[in-house]
Amino acid sequence: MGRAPCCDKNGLKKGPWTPEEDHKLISYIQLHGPGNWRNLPKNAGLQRCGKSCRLRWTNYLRPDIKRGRFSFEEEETIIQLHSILGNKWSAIAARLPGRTDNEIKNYWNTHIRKRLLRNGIDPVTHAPRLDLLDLSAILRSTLCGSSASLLNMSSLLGGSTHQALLNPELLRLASTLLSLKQDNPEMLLQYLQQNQQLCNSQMQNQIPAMSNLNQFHQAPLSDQSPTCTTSAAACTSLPDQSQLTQADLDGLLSNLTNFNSQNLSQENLIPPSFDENFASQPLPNQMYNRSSNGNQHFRFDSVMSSTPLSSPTPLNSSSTFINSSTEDERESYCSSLLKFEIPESLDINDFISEHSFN
DNA sequence: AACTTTTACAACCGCATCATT
DNA sequence: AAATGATGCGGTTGTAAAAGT
Repeated sequence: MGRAPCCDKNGLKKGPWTPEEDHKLISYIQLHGPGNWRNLPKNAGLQRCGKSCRLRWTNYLRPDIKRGRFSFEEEETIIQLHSILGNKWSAIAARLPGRTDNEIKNYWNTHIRKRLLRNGIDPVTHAPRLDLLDLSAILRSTLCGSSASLLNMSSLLGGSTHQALLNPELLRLASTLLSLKQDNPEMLLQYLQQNQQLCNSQMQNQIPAMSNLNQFHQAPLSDQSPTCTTSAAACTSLPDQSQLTQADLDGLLSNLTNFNSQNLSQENLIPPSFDENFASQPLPNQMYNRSSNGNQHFRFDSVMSSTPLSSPTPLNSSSTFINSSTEDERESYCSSLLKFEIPESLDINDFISEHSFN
């Protein structure tokens, strides 16, 4: 199909719009409405390409555009939708009232994408990418604590480091440990106090407690955590490992397991037909949370559970929002969005027995 | 204070798709 | 059915502001 250039570019202005140009465009559209972009510049007295006018209007001047920083809820929605839709920015924008595809795309590239990379998450696949991380430093700081060394990670990874790093199951375990490090430690403390009555006795034997890690399938993205949206416990450095008993730790890990062990991986949940066609359909009201500011927010779990999927299991999601917006908090949150899949076949006992710990 | 580098985001470009003739 | 026009979309670039040296 042939295609003529959208406009004669000779003599047309490019670059940033001036307030005068904006005013002309707004005034014209207020009178005549948007559309007919080819003729609009001439009729509005603008030395601009119609395409440029349309972009300026849709991305900046439109009255229903929400300016300012993305909220925590919006960021969650973007990440979750991107994990399904990929770079379908317009489809994602359709779920974020007042946000343009261009704005979302920019925010993704300048904020979210970088943060995911820092946290070892491939921003394309949303899968853990341990090769993006300084593994040894992460694991050391995660497990060894400030004083007593719980695990000798150089032993864990050393000797067979290369082999270990090539083991995808170990990579996932390491990802889990990374996320343990990232989140807010106070949240775990609170969680422990509320659920396990932990932190009251000396840890007798630290290592066997890890045996329950083989039940630790995924970072819990459910609403079951009473204090944290996602994997607060799983994403937190142990507050004081020396005070944990094995039973306590077993209980904790068992609880963590119950978070989401029944969930399937996201890939398995999404049928091939689940694409932007879905996203372009209007969502029923119950699929939104209404936040304190009155905005509606997309509830991914609702969508998943109400969408005919090949799997009967809904994808649980973190929809209990933390009303925080600092960069660090968001970073913690992003890392918690990881979905970990440590299969049953990964027996930590076997793993441990093959490596020496101090 | 001056210069350089990085970051954030508006805007552009080319292609795809849909509608109209 | 083919040509053409209009609009939408996603990748990329340009540039001002902020941060770093």
